Amino acid sequence: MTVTGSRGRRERLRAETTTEIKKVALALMASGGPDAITLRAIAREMGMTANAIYGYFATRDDLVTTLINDVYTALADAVDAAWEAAPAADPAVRIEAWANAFRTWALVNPQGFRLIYGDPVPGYQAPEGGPAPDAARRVCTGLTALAAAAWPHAQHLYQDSAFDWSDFDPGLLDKVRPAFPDLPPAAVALALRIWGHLHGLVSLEVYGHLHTQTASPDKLFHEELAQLVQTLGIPRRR
Amino acid sequence: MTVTGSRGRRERLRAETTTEIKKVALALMASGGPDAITLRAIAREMGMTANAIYGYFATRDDLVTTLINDVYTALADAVDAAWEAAPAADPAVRIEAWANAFRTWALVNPQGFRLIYGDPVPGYQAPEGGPAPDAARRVCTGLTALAAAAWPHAQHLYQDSAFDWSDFDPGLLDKVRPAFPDLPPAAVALALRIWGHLHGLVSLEVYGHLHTQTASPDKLFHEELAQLVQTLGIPRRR
DNA sequence: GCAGAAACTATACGCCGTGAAGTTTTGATA
DNA sequence: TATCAAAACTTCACGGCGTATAGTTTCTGC
Repeated sequence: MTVTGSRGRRERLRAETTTEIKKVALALMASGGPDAITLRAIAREMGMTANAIYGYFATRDDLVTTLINDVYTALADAVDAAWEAAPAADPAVRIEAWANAFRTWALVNPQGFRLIYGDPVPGYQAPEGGPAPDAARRVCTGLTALAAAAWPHAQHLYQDSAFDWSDFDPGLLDKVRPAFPDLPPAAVALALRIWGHLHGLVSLEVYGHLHTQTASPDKLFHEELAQLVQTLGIPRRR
Repeated sequence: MTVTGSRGRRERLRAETTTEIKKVALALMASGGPDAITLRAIAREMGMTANAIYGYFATRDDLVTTLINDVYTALADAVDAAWEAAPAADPAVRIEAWANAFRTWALVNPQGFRLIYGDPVPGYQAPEGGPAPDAARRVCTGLTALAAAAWPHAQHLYQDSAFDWSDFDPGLLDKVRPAFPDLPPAAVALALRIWGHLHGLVSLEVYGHLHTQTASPDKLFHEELAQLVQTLGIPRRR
């Protein structure tokens, strides 16, 4: 056993190579879109043979799944951080912080957004349960926190909601219900609806469909947010 | 000149072959997703060589652009028809008809939805101005009709809208302003926001992201619609 | 020092879009 | 009706892709 430990050395090199593969793949994606993630291009960039990558990832889809996980986690980190940084006492500001962080992340990482939410790569087949179930649930849980913050003001809008706990994924509820014990199913539905609102505007923008119709997607998003807060009945401070 | 006209014959055969290429391409897409649209597969299906297709479409991207146009037009036809079929006197019903037609079309033609709104095909590069500007504008115009129907009830929500005619694409306004002369810019913004709401929920559903969280996307969409109509202040009949 | 494992390369197969060149089919004209 | 150019189509080729198989190098633990 040397100082670093000889068995540790191999593992360290292995981990470094794995990291480099992912780093190069993300760089290729950033410059050429998810389509540019090819084993041969990664290998070329690293001075290796394409087949060498098979020592680290069983298939290209495995690599892509890992990338989706990493990128989705980064998105979840970004929105969580924005949420935490905003004052808990002001739901309106907090919700806007979350939403703006979501959109900003998407505009800064458009290719990452496509990787997560679009068709990631030519023939990619997502594994069962989705490629990044944990990160997806983190985002959903964050959205539920939005809904929970709004719920005291908004609940009157959902008197006749037909939702039931059985309508939702148990894995999501395992995270959500302990965190917000008093929240009814309708609030989780509200969270998903808000997700839809934000995802729709952002994805139209990222995919260039909005830009064809308006030069001011910014205004649109901010007006959406203002209306959302207003519709939810959240009082504006000051 | 024969009965059919000899010059007409060549053109007719040509048109038929063109149609068949598109038909086969759409069939491949329906069964295997947009990725399955390959010149070689189409040719194989038609008993031709891949290169023969170059006599009809300059490149694969040209073919894809044409397909997007066709499919987007079919979507526009579907929502327009639903709108026209619903009673003009009842804005709530009409808006729900439009939205349900949009979602239903997407669920029946998920691959078409991906073709239009996602990354259509591996290396596809959309032409300038988008692949199907006319169909896109038809959908937007339809959305503006929704907003126009709601506007008498909803305008009080948009007192402090910062939108201006210059925020929108002139091509869109050319269609919209003559049709709805009294509509302010804020109403067009509302149309785009509604687009975002619907597109978000539908695309999350089509891409399988919703299904991971809820087993009842139907309920979610219908609740969204009910809330939308309510938020817009549209009176419910009966 | 050496066996064995781990990391990597070489070669090959079948997919893809597409360019260049050659062949067949077809329809108008002399 | 024979002819000839244009249109329709095929053949061959190139480089790119994922990946399977087999072979080679390099490192580690005894």
